[in-house]
Amino acid sequence: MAYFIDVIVPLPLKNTFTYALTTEEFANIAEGMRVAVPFGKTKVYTGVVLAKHTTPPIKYEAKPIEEILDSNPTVTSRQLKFWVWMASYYMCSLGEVLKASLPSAFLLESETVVELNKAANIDFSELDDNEFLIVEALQNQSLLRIQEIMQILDKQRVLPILNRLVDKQAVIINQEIYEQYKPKVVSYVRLNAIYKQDDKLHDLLDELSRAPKQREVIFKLFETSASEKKLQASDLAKLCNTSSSVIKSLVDKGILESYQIQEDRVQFEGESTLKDITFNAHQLKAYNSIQQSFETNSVCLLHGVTSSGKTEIYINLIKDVLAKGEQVLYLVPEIALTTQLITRLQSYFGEEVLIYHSKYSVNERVEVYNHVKNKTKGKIVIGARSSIFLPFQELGLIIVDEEHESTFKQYDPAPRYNARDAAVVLANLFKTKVLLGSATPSIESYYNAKHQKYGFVSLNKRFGDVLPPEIELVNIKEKYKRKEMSGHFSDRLAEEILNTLKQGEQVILFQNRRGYSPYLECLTCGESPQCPNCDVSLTYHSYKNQLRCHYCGYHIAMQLECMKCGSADLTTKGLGTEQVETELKTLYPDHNIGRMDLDTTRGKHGYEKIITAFENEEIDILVGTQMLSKGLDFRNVGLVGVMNADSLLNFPDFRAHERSFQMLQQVAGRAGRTKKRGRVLIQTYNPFHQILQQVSTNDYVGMYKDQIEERHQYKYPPLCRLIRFTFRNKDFNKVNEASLWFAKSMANTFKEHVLGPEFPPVSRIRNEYYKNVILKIPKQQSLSKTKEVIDKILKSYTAIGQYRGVRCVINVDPY
DNA sequence: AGCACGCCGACT
DNA sequence: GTCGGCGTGCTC
Repeated sequence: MAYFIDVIVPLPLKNTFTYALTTEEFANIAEGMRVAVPFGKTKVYTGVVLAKHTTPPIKYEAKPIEEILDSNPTVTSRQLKFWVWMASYYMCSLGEVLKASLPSAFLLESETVVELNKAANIDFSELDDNEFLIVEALQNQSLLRIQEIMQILDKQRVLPILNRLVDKQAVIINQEIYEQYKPKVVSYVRLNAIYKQDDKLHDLLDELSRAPKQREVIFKLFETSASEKKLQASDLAKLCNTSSSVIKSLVDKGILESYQIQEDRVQFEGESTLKDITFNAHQLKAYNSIQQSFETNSVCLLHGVTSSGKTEIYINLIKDVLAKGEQVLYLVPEIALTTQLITRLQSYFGEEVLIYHSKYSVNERVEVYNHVKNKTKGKIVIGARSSIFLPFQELGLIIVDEEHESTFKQYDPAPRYNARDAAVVLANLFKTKVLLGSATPSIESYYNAKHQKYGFVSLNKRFGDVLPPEIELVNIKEKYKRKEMSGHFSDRLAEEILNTLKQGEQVILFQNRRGYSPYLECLTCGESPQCPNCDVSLTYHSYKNQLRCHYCGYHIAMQLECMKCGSADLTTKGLGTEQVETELKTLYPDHNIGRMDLDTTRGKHGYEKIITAFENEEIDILVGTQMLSKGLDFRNVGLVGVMNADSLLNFPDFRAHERSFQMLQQVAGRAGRTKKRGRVLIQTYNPFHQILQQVSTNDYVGMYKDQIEERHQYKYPPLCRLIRFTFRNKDFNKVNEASLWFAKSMANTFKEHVLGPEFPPVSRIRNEYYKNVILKIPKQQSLSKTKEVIDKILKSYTAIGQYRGVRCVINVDPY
């Protein structure tokens, strides 16, 4: 009998690959284990076993595997099922899902290393310059990696040269595979156990009478060891006010012994205070309704206005799940903005809280992954979208907080999944429940709730019965006409800011654009500087006096003359956060002004610094982009100002209105979160815009009704599904032809449900042209059959020689 | 994706 | 004549 396994390799390839196993290997292998497999002529990859069987492949002979890397599966069978679903639904390869799912430390790859062939005598006269350089380098350094050789030779193609050296028997090439995860081991010191007896200790102290420093250390240590604390050598030195050399000599004498402990890289140091939560009547009602809804629906949407106390409800639901010994997944849109939430959950659950996101180091991620798989520590995982890939054993609840956020959708690379939707599928695999929470639910989720697909619970009273903020629209068209603007501030806004500051409260100002001003314009010829690589205007950044492209990072010094006509009559147009900040400084010179956008939060703790400064009221007025709208809880904000609401509304996207509503409501929610009613001022050229009216009257339902009607009429989600195909190439004509061919082939089957090809709003990025084709799939149309047709068309597409090189990116449910 | 193989221009 | 450029096709 011959034995085989089907292996998922971490590459964007549709198929799995079949490898041969020995009888012994077959006995030891299981689905979900990692294997090292040879792939192609040189490479070794880490793959994951999808299936084991005894059916030999027909068209080729299976290669044997290199090695089994696990003694028990890294990937659970539920995860494998989940992967298969994801690859098929989002039309990507299993390899791409694999790569997104496992911490990269699990995916060791082979690396080619070059060594000198010690057995052979090298005839230097037979070597050319490049070959000589390599041999010379190897005499100083026994191992060279391909990367290093590329640097030494300053060349991209080094493999042919190496192959010649191998032929000449001068060097040997090996494939080195190495484990990337290294457990963190910490060294501690303690008193050698023999001195635990009193008489021995006395002897020791006598012995040390001529070494007072060392004696002191032993005294100190005795004091602290009573409390059973772990002490590192350096801590002990600090504790005794002495140098580490004193400690070292004690260790050398064997009086102290050092011992090692393997530790987690991320540890919670505080203590859980585990207070009981007291609900108000509304919260209690909502909590009960959620549980009731879970009896009939697997998903429940909680529509709770800002500061209505959703978190308390979550905490109690989590408690219930923990009591059953099950795990909880708490998904948040962006972990960096969630420090407040994490602190809060930790104060209830302490060590039970694990955190997982892509900014964790590979080692940190492996530790969380293993804890979740083995249930060794922490039953609650708070994480960004990638935490849906963790190896849960018994999942009791998934919470998706701020469910409407677009960051749950992965944009690039594949798999382009929406974590909120994937969470629903994941929950079904576990036969468990999902709670979606938001103050401004997505139209999709609200629709699902209205049509009884999801349960629905609403919580529309703010905690402590604080009234929702009072929202005022300021018509800046009028204000400009009447000369009641100073800079970009209307007299109303300026006045309210002053009032708020006088009362010792803080102000948040929202402008959804970073930089100083979006573009520069020549008053003589109307020209504005464009990015040479992308189809966008350059944005002026005053702090570096530069013009920058927000797509490719291209930047030039600020121009004093028009690049086209040479005129010095240049003006800046549009408004960015930087300029708001500058204007504020002149308007309110006695107050501290802070700015929060991509530029000021770049550093590792950028967010935290600004947030803490604002919390501690070191900043009076905070200017920022949409970052400000995300779940931050500031107690003392009396006023929120929106500098200009129009730029949001005018986005060319069917979701623009929904998004504007959500964003404005979320920003407004930052005002008056505790006792007093907050104020919100929205400046706009168009105060009669339906969406702004709905924002100002808190009319979510009205907004929903309008939007659903629009989407009915123009056939957009949630009334159908969308798949977007993006074609991309450096050659403008090729992109046009390829996308047109594709759209026509699609239209043969799908008729008027195919849109495009069309240029996206930014049609060229980094010198590549983009064009989109969109397919609308009506609800009643079979998804699997649709995808079959698409697959077929894509297959013939790739077979056309002239379109080769035009990449096609598939995005299911684009956002 | 990553790498080998294969076919053409610019150099010793 | 060769070296090295990129286009093409395959990977169990």
